[in-house]
Parts: sequence; C-alpha cells; structure tokens
Amino acid sequence: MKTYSIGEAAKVLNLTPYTLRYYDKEGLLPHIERTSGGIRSFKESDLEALKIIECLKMTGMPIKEIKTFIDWCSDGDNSLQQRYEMFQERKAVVAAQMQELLQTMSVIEHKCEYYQTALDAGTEAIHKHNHAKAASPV
Amino acid sequence: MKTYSIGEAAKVLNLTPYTLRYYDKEGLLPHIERTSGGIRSFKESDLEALKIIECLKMTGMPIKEIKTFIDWCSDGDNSLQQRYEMFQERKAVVAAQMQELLQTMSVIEHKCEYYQTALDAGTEAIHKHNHAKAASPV
DNA sequence: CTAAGCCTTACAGTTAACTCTAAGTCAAGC
DNA sequence: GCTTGACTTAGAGTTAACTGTAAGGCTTAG
Repeated sequence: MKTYSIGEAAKVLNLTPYTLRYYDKEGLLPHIERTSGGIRSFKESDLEALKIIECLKMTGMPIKEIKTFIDWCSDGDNSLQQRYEMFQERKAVVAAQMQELLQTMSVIEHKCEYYQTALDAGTEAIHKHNHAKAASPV
Repeated sequence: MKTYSIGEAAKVLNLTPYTLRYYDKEGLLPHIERTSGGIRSFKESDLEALKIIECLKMTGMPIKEIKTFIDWCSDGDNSLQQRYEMFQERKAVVAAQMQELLQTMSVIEHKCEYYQTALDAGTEAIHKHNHAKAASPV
C-alpha cells in the first residue's frame, strides 16, 4: 500500500509539513508510523483521518477539542456515545453558521444594489432622502 | 437623538468596550464624536456603521481591509467604484464559504449516521467489513 | 563520494484580534 | 466632600494556530 512522506501528505492535503508536525506534536496523529530512520510514514487511513480533522477545523473546532475526539477514537467502542454527541453538536454549530452566513449574504447583496444604484446615478446622494435606512454613511 | 456611551454601544452590538476602543484606535470609527469631557458618544448611524463592520468581519475580512473601506466612505463619491467592487468581491467570498460549509455539513451528517449505526450495533465493528471507505479509524 | 534536498528535533518568533493593566479624570449618589 | 464606578490614555500581555530557525541525519543523482 502506498505511503506518503510528510511533504507528500502536505501536498495532498494542501497543508505544510510544519503544520503536520504541529498536529503530530499536539497529539492529532497518534498512530502515525515511522521508518527505521524515524521518518513519518503516512498511510491512506492517516490522510482520511486528516481530512476529518480539516473538516472539524472548518466548523471552528479548536485543536484541543479535536485532540479529545482523536483520543476517543483510540479508546474504541467505549466512546461511541461521546463521538456521536460531538458530531450532533457539530451539526448544530454548522447549521447556525449557515444561518449567519445567509444573513451576512443578504446584507452584502443589499449593499451591492445600493452601490449599483449610486454608481448609475454618479453619486451616493441618490440614497440620501428616499430611504432613511439606506442613508447610513457606511 | 439618542446617543450611547461606549458601554451601552458595546451591549447593543454584543461587543466589549475594549473592542470598540480597539476599532477606534485602528481607524474604524473616524467620525465618532466626543463629549466636552472627551468621552465617546455613539450615534445611531455609528451603530449602523458598526453593524456593517461586523458583517464584513463575518466574511473573514481583516481589520486593515475594513479600514480601507471606511477610508473610502470618508472619501465620498470618488470611491463609489471601489466600494462597489469590494462588495461584489465579498459576495463571491461568501458564496464560496457557503459551498465549503455545505460540503462540511455533508461530511458531518455522514459521520452522524455512521455513529448512529455504530451505537445501535453497540460497536464500530459493524462498519469494518461492509464499506472499506467507512472503516477509517477516525 | 558527495552535495542537494529531503527529513529530524527543540524551541523561538509571528500574526491577528483582541484583552487587560496602570495611572489618572470625571460625574453622580450619600 | 468623598467614594464609586465608568470613562480616558498608552502600552503590555494573551491566545490560537501556525511558521520558521538551528543543528544535524538519511538518501539518491551525478
């Protein structure tokens, strides 16, 4: 089975070797094998685990909490309930982020229209008296 | 018209006075008025501007870039084109974030199902031989 | 056989965005 | 009149997540 050096793994995951060593130091790669010379050897399963780690990071989960999850994984079936609950919680977090992002998008789109109109008119003054709410200086 | 102390403004915006002073120091509140005693006095329009600032922050825009935008606002109609383009770019950024978040959600939901099944079976081993891809140790 | 370009370790430095401290001012309540 | 508490300033400290440096060891192309 193909294995990867830290540089190759970094390339595949779009990270740097620095970052992967940092993750290792923080305990996010507990089962990573080494060659006789002590060089890290990444298996496909390690890359899959790292993809999950990146996914959790995307949700805003801090490294320390991700480590807790990794420790649970090493702990086997004892921790199934915790791991299930963690993913349920992540799901709620991501759903909330989605809501927030939709609101943000709505504001941004209004601003796009606002500036489109102002550009057409050649001046922001077009908004000054028609719509009190749109007359903010920003 | 009602004005707000820094503490009141902080409460309304769900920020801290520290943060608002920091924004001021970084030039994000260029037109903020002061009382005769030198105390900041926030108007409704300042709060509106801060809501836009929070919105831009949500999109991952760094403080320095937000300051550039605030400077453009002070510069009047000269900068309408730049401001329009900035919001168009933000729109694209948010759209990309939304895509990424949807992908993340999909992975998380798969993991929820994975752990639901494992919990029902009482063991993660249920996934071990049926689906090679689901057999990752994480 | 040796130099290039990986890799290793331990540890220091960087960055953004706060967050707080110290020293001092000011307005309001008792 | 004096204490309380919110405000001011300049500037130092914190935090997370990297990011880089220094000193040195393997591996392979020429």
